Amino acid sequence: MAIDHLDGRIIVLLAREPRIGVLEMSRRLGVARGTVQARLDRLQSNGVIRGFGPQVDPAALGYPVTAFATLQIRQGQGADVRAHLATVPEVLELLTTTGSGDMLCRLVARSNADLQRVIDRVIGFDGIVRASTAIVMENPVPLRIIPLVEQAAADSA
Amino acid sequence: MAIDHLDGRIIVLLAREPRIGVLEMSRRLGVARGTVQARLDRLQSNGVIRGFGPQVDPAALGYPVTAFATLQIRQGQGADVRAHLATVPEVLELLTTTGSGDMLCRLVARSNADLQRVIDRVIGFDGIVRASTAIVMENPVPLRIIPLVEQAAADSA
DNA sequence: ATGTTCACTGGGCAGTCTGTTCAGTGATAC
DNA sequence: GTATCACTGAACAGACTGCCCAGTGAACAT
Repeated sequence: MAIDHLDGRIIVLLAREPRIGVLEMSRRLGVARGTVQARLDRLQSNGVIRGFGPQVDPAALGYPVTAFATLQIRQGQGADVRAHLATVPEVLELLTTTGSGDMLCRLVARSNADLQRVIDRVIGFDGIVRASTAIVMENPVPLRIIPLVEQAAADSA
Repeated sequence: MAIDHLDGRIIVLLAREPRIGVLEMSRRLGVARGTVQARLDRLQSNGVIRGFGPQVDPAALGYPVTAFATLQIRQGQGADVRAHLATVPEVLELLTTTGSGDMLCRLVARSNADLQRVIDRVIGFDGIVRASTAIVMENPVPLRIIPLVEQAAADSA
C-alpha cells in the first residue's frame, strides 16, 4: 500500500512517457528489467495503478463545455437518482457528498445551449429536489497525480 | 474532430483492455492493422486521445479521503491563488467556474483529520475570501468516458 | 553465528509485436 | 475520366515481452 522511491519513479516515468516499455524503463531507472516488471505487477495488483486506459478529451470529441451540478436529493431516492444519472452519457462523474442527500455531478455539453438540454435531462427525474449548476471556465490545474505520487514516495523514505 | 463508428470502437476497446496491442485490436475489429494504426495516430494528433498515462488510485496511495472545496477569490488575485494551489500536492484539480471569482478544487487527504491540514494549507493564502468544503462519501459513477464516446460515434453516423 | 526469506541482478530463450514500406483496390470528388 | 483518399494484405528487420534460471546481498529470525 505504501510506495517507495523506486515505485514513485516508475509511476512518474510512466505518466510522463506512457508509451515507454519495461525495458526502456529499466534502462532509465538503472535497475534490472525484472525489478521493474515485478514492481509494476505489484503496483497493479495493489490497485495503486488501476490501468492504462486512454485519456480522452471531451472537448476534442465535440463537448467543450464542462459544468458541475450540485443536486439535492429527496430522502430515500438516492439509488434511483444514481441509476438515472448513470444512463446519461454527458454525466462523466457522480459523487455523493456530505450534506443532506447532496450529490455532485460532472457534466459536459456541446455548447452552452446544449448544456440546458443536458441539465434538463439530468434534473428531469423525480427525486431531485433542487439543482444548481456552475459552468467551468478554465482549468488551471488539470487532473493530476504526479505531485501526490512524489509526496507519497518521499513520505515512505 | 468528429469521430466515426470505428474510432469509437477503437477507443472503447482500448478503454476496456488497455494492454491490448494494435495487432490484436485489428483482429478484434476485423480491419487491417494499418487502419487501426492510422486511426490511432489520427486520434492522438487530433487530441481526442491525450495519452495513456497510468490511472493511479489516490486511496491505494494512502489518500482515501476526497473532498471538493469551493473557493471565493478576491478580485485580481486569481493568478496568485492558482500558483499557490498548484504547489499543493493534495490539490488534484482546480477549475474556475462561473460566479464572482469562484474556484472549485478537488482535494485528497490521508484521513478526515488530515483533511483539515490540507484545507488549512489551501486557504492559508491571502486572496481567498471564503471556502466551503464538501467531503465525498461515495462515487456512484467514477470518472468515465465510454458512454460519451459511444454517443459521439453514434452521432456522426 | 547460522539459516531462511526476499528482492534484485544479469543472462538467455522463443514468441510476438511494432514501425515501416509497398502495391493493389474501391469509393468519392472534381 | 481522373485524381485523391482510405483501406487491405503482405513483407521486413528490429525490438520488446513473458518467462525462466542461478547467483548475490541484505534483513530477519533462530
